[in-house]
Amino acid sequence: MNNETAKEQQQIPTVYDPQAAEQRLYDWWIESQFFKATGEADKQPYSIVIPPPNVTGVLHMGHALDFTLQDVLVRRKRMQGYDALWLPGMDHAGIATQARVEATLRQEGISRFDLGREMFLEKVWEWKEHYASVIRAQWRRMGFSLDYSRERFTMDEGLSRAVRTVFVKLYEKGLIYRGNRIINWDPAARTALSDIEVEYKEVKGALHHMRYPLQDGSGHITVATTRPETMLGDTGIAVHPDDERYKHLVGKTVFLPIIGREIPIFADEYVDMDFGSGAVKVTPAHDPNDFEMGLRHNLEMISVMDESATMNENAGPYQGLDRFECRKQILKDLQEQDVLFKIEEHIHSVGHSERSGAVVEPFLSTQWFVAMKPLADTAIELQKQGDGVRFVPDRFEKIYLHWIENVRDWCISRQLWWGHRIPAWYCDECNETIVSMEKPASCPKCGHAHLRQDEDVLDTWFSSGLWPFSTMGWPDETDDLKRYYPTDVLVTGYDIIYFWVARMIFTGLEFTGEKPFRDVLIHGLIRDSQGRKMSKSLGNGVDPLEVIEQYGADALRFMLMTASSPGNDLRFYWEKVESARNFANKIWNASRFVMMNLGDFRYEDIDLHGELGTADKWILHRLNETAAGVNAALERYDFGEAGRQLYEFIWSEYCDWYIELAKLYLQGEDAAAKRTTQSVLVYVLDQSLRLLHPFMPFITEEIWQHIPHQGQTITLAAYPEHQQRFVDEQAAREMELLMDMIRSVRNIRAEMNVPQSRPVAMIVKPANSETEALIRRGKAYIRRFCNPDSLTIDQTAVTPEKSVTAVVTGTELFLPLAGMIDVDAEIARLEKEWKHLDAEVERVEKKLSNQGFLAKAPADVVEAERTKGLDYAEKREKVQARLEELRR
RNA sequence: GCGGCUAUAGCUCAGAGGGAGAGCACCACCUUGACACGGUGGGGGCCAUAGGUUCGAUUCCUAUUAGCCGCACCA
Repeated sequence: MNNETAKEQQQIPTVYDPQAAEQRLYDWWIESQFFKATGEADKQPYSIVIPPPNVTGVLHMGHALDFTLQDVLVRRKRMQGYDALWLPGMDHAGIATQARVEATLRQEGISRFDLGREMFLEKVWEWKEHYASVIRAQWRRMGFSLDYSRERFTMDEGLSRAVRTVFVKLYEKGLIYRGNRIINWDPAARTALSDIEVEYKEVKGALHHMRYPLQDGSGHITVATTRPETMLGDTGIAVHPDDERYKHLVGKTVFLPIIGREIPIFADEYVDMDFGSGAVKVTPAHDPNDFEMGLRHNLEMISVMDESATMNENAGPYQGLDRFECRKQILKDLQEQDVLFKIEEHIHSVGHSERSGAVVEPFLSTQWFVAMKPLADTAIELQKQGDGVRFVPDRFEKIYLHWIENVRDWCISRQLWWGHRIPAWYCDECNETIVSMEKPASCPKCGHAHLRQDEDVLDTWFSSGLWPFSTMGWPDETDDLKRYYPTDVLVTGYDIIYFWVARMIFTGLEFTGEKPFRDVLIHGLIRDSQGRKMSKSLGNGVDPLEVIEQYGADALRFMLMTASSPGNDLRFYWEKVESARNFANKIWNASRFVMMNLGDFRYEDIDLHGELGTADKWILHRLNETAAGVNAALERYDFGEAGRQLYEFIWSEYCDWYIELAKLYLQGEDAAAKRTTQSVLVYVLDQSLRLLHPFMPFITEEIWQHIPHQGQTITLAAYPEHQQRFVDEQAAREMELLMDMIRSVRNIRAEMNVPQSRPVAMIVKPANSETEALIRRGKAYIRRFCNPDSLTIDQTAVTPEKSVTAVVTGTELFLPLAGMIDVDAEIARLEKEWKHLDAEVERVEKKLSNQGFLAKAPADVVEAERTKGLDYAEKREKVQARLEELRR
């Protein structure tokens, strides 16, 4: 571009077209391997592993947010010279993916059982390959700087070996066991779930009061239940040991209606005397609390349902009915038998499967569990010592701790086909259980070779929990593991702190001896414009690709980064994307301007050591402050603040002021001044693009390639930092005053209906020589913006008769607008100004007359108030004087 | 029941112990040689309520109200 003519440059369209640039640039980045972590010894490593998206389908807005945050972090670090690794990958998402594949099969009228395990898995792998490529295409469209050479999948050979290793080691340590217990059962997916895969919802139900007859015929005992169908599995009645009403009944038995089973009445502390009748029917096979009581009192455990929650042979006459059908029927029957005598409305919370939505059935079955206590204790201890993972915002640490301190054993087996098969084998001969990395040749106990592998697979989160190190090659001591583990930060939503973050921490500690990441950055969820969660069922989700097609990836990214504040949810508004797109377009046009005015100017020509004008010094000073501010904000993960500072600087300072002022010299005769201006224009643009690059990677690269620059790509250009040499408070103050004056004149012109195109005489009356000198230095700027036909700068200037006045710090301005002004309007304008100034003066005076303030406030604050007070008072006096003149 | 978050302009949201901000929307003017996806100017808020700390609170603390979220219990 350097040697293209201005004419050619002018042919750049005035509207930036993201579609054209984005795909081309991304392909080039990838081809050039800019995002491949190099392992260079002289660079400090910086690593992030992506939270692996599920291969269930396409990425949604939440992914776009999560991944963009990471890309901003990793791109900045890469520019800062780190050996940055952002490791991509995907999660097999057991239940979710299997459910999706089964649903598509069902449309063809096939079930997974028709296909058989092996063929079904082939289908799932096909599905996985398809969606993996869809997801990769989405990553590309978003512009993510991922190192694809290290992409992983949770069911890769390597990661599967990590899973088996962890399982075997925990088993050998006694931290994985198999047991027959009450678990959460999803009757739709027909699998066990962990505690956190159950969502509790308030549901309007009913409390059914029933009378069970005493075996000795001496009456009956009343119990209440919300789930009458479970009474078929009742094996006891519990009362509180201190309950006077029932003390005499403890030890007696009752006949269970319908079934006729004789069941004992016993005492247990668990019972709440104040709830219901104070007597509880106990169904150990269908309620976790009842199960515990069952263990304590040696009760029989009778399951009355099968795996699809259909009543089984233990349900007597109800066998074959669905559990809810059975409820209806049994209520009718119990009512007829006068067992059921009262139904009360009752609101209670009912567990639903997070995946299928089915009402979860507490179900007695044999499953594999992780004993959590020892693992949790290590993690808790570390966190409490202050050596734990740093949560950002820190309030999420409490949430994490609360969960892990109360965690129960983790049910890890799933009755699915898609997932890591449990590495346990059972001997057909002696029933021995063998847990090992590979299938054993024979039973170590009896020597027989008839071994069956456990049919079940592991909870998806079991493998996800190993992600930060399994992706690096663990259990092998690979170079990557040594160099990039532990990772620097994990970025994820608050909705999976328990599912994932906590599990990575304790498995990381257990197996690598280190916390898997230094920081955890927690962000909120994306909602629609009405604040509702985006969901498929509501149909209110917005597809990131749709946004990209309309506004470009940069606009979407910038919107996501600036519309959020740490840890809080954010609402999606098209208007916000549009505003970000407009920002991109603004930069595009500013860059067009710069390019059109460069002529043969080259990067080597940048010279910031020549004679700089006030505006030059000011914009460099402000750029410098912006670089410092952006870096500081990003260091504390405050993306919104960083983005806002860039927006403000680029638009309101560089474009609105500096470019306008630059025109003065670009179009002027002074060749040296022109060179300086070109230097500053290019330098500030270059630096601004670099600062913005992590947020808007495409447009910044596209422009950067077209302006004079050094280096191959902006993705590897040094990230700007604060430089002492650009600090210039004096220039900043001067520029502020000049801008103030210019704004005042604009204000007057607008209020007096004097268009900018109409030249007016201008008299400036500085209060002292210092201000006069300053204004004289800025004379050209005033001419540029105020369009005066004459400009008088004079400390002794006399106020012209018919004129409009503005008062800024240290200076008065008069515009003699004879014949154009309405005196009454001017009086009204000044009165308003006076009122405002007077209020300020009063506020400051009140403060300064407060002895407490003078005595206790810091000296610089008092001094600042004094200065302000004097300034306001001076302005007020001048406005006052002017008003008196006008009123005469 | 326990814990957390939120309450600032019409809307969505920043903000900071000492002069209330942005984007969008609104009003007026401007087709000025980068940009109408633009420019200039403007209107609009007792910063939820009541206390407290402080010389000073919209900002910190407590309570209240409203909304949201998590956890536990729910026979």
